[in-house]
Amino acid sequence: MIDIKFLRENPDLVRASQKGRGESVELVDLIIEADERKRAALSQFETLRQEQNVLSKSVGSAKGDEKAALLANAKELADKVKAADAERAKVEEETRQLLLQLSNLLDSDAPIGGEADFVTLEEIGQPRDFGKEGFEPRDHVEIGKLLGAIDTERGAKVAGSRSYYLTGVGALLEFALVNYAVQSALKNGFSPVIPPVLVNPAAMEGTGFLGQAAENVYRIEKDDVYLVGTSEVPLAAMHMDEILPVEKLPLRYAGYSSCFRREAGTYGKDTRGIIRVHQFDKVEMFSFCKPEDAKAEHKKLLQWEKDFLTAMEIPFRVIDVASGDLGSSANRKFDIEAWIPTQGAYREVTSTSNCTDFQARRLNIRYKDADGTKTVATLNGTLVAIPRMIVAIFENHQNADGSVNIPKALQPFLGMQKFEIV
RNA sequence: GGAGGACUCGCAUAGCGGCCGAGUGCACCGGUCUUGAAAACCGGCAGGUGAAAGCCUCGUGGGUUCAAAUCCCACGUCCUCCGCCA
Repeated sequence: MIDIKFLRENPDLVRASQKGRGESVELVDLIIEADERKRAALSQFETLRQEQNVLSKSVGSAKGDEKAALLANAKELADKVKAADAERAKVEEETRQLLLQLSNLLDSDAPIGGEADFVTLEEIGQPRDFGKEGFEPRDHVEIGKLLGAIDTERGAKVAGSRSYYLTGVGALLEFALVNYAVQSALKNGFSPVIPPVLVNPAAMEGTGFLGQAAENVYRIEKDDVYLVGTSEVPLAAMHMDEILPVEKLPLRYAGYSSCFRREAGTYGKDTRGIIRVHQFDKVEMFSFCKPEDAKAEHKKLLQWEKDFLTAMEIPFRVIDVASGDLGSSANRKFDIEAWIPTQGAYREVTSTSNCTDFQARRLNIRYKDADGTKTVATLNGTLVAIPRMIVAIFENHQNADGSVNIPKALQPFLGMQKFEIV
């Protein structure tokens, strides 16, 4: 949620941001107009309420005829107050609903444009030349089968499309990735968290996932709860309605959880293998910090993501995601895309977003320092999303016979150097 | 799933329908005293909004009333007991 005061004072900045995202510019004017009505209704109500409070107090001490007269008066006033209050509530809700539709203000450095207009910030590592090595690389589905690591057929049989089993070394690899990720997160000042994945509507709405992203969220209607698509949701909502002590900032959590995504509207996209699935596990970094530190924190999250990819010995590039492709809470987003040999392309494996104070304002998370109480900034970043990392490791580290070399960083967690064919 | 009980300013508690946005203790912050600390004493101490007056918030939402922390209803959360179960 954008600060309404900021919007009142800088409507042009907000309009420009909406335009950059390809979202409604006139929403800004609707909000300004609603806000004016809201303030008028509020002041009307407050004036009447004050009158009523004064009158009510005088009733208590009055006697006899005088009291009867006051009561008659007060009764009439009470009706007016009730009407004014109803009007206030109505207009306030209208304003809030409009304000919730508004996306976060873009970072002025974010590239403007659609999905294709990203800017590549850097490319790290050299993709292997399989032609020179004299063999055709297998894709992760084939390798997964050879190693007994991934079973998509039985996944489909039991749970439908975009489902899979991780078996044998596939399951072991998940544990190794998680352990390595958590170990590095601890080094970087994160405290480990296993959050709930079933959350209430307030948590979902507060983190901004009930807006345009709603169609990708699983909802359990009977109990009015949602399955989270990322542990960003429970991690952000963890401190909902709290005031954090300034000396605790930055507050960093590394959440490990399953993530659930409906993948609505992606029919035919990445249907093979485990690149796009309904359920996967992920270690997510989440930071609460002072707004003035958010940009620097964002860089740190990105660095830790890069460190992870480097440790996995996988070639990757970093892109600065364009305005039209940002989530509504993000003011800037960097994606890391790993090289996938069989696709001859870089594919997203991690992503980090700076949500500034947008998400925290919805969730009412503040901090207190010497000059008062202010809204914190929140940031999130993927440390490792298991299936996509498995894809990248299998495809990039495969040998001609279908076996896969294990990156050095993971070897201590697996007790082997190589995944062999079964 | 069934039966009871509770929810007040960080914690613990007080609170008669108007004198309660709310007392007390502990914790915390500032000060006096002290070589320093403790103790003692003095002062401060929920949040939001507003330029201010004020307005709003006693789990949440509704209702009764001129007036609700206080009465009524619904929901939520927690606790105890019974049943079921990892």
